[in-house]
Amino acid sequence: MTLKAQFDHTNCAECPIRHRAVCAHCEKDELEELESIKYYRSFEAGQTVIWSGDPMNFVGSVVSGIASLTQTMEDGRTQMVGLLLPSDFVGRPGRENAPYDVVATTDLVMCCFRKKPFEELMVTTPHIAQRLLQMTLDELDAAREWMLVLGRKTAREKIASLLSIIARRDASLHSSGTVGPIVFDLPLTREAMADYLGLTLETVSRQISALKKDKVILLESKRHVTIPDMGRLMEEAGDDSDGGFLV
Amino acid sequence: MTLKAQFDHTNCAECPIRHRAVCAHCEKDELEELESIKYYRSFEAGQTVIWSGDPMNFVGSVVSGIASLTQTMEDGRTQMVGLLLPSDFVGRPGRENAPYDVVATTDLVMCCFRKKPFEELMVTTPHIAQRLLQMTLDELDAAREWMLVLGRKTAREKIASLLSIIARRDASLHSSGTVGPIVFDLPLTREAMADYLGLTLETVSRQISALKKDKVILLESKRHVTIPDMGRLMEEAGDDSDGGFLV
DNA sequence: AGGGTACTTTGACCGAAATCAAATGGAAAC
DNA sequence: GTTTCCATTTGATTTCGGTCAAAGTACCCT
Repeated sequence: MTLKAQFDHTNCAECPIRHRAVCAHCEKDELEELESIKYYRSFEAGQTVIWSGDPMNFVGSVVSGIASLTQTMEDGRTQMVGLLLPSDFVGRPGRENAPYDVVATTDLVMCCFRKKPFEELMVTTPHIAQRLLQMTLDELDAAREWMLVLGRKTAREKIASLLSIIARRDASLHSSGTVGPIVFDLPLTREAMADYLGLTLETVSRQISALKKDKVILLESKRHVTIPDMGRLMEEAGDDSDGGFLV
Repeated sequence: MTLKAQFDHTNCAECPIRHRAVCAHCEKDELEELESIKYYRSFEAGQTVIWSGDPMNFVGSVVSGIASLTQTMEDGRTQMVGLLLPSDFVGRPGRENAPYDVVATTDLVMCCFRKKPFEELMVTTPHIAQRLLQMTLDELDAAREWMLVLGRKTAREKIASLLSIIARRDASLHSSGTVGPIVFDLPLTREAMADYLGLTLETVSRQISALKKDKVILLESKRHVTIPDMGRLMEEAGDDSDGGFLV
């Protein structure tokens, strides 16, 4: 696939940052500059992409798989603070060190750019910073939405919230309509869900069982979820029905 | 005070955005453009600056006082998702509507810029976007640090975390050294602290009493706090002693 | 000084989620 | 087939923080 072929506004799965952060307005030579500092990295499920505090010499985005941002306390308590799905951006232009662990939750492929030249490109190509600002504001909104979940929702509402987020992301990825039942595979273990929700894995399991008993969700297997009525799930999540979630 | 007089790298309390987002690199005519779209707004404690979902036709920053960003569920549960202290930025260039309530926690003065022209200025003045990106990344880090507090810390640790944040912000504002006891007035009611921490006001009160009994903090009055040993407080907060908190 | 109001503290009790513990299920390895 | 390993479920019990209720305190306003 040539550069030119990718340079349109259709979804560019191979290298989302080019599409999302650059394509919309950029010129060909910028694309080539990006191309020259780009490389791919693959990780197996469970591998750590980078440890909190370590120097981080790249920025990039998720091509396939799921990565999580995790904070850990000395005594081992952990809180997931971000869930990175395909096309999500990772990295802090202008920062030396990673502020939290980045862990591959599933097998993972990332598209990376060396940080120094990327930062230089940001200076000469203003709309990259503008696009990154928009993406960061989206992440900030998602983080703050999550603060409400963590601080004020019950265990049942937390589970419903997480399921509705994953369902919505999944549905938008497959560009299926918003009507009818939604079916997807949970990409997270019960423990990972607990880490995201500030719960224990036992509580996660219990609440999933409860939602299943109440027919809010259907489980073919432990990971395969069907949501017969998205509105019902969002009621359970305590969201108003329009729901502006982003992750 | 003339424009020129403000155009240096000393702290510019009157209009922090100019200093923080623009001053470092900008040219005089940009300052004048900013000046022409700038206005001030004052609020009394308790007033709402803007409601979630309402169109927001300005961006700006806090000049004096404290504002809070608050999410509310239909049944009245509320979670504070951000605490805006002097020099903090408010607003989302490129967004139409406010994503959450902004409330004046104390009497508040804001320095605002009309959004449309500010956005236009962002296009012609690239370093504004770059500076805003840095500020937004800081906010994102703070939000994620807060997610750990909300999700995994005990009530006592939550209180200690909040006190250490406020203490640190206060100390840096007064540019006092990092040694010796820290003294400050709590700018928040017990209820506001509870909203920030995902607790009830009774629990906040109890934990403050407990920290006082254990001599982690001293209270001259209900709002006047002395922290004899910052390291001790941060231990109570469950942070490692170096502590990279930002709010 | 008195009285009102808003903020804060304290107490008694309860319940949701954590903890501790054991059993079940399912897939890969032998 | 069966053994092993891991993820998950389920059960029993404990505990932390919430809820409900009542005082206590400080400040403002005539």
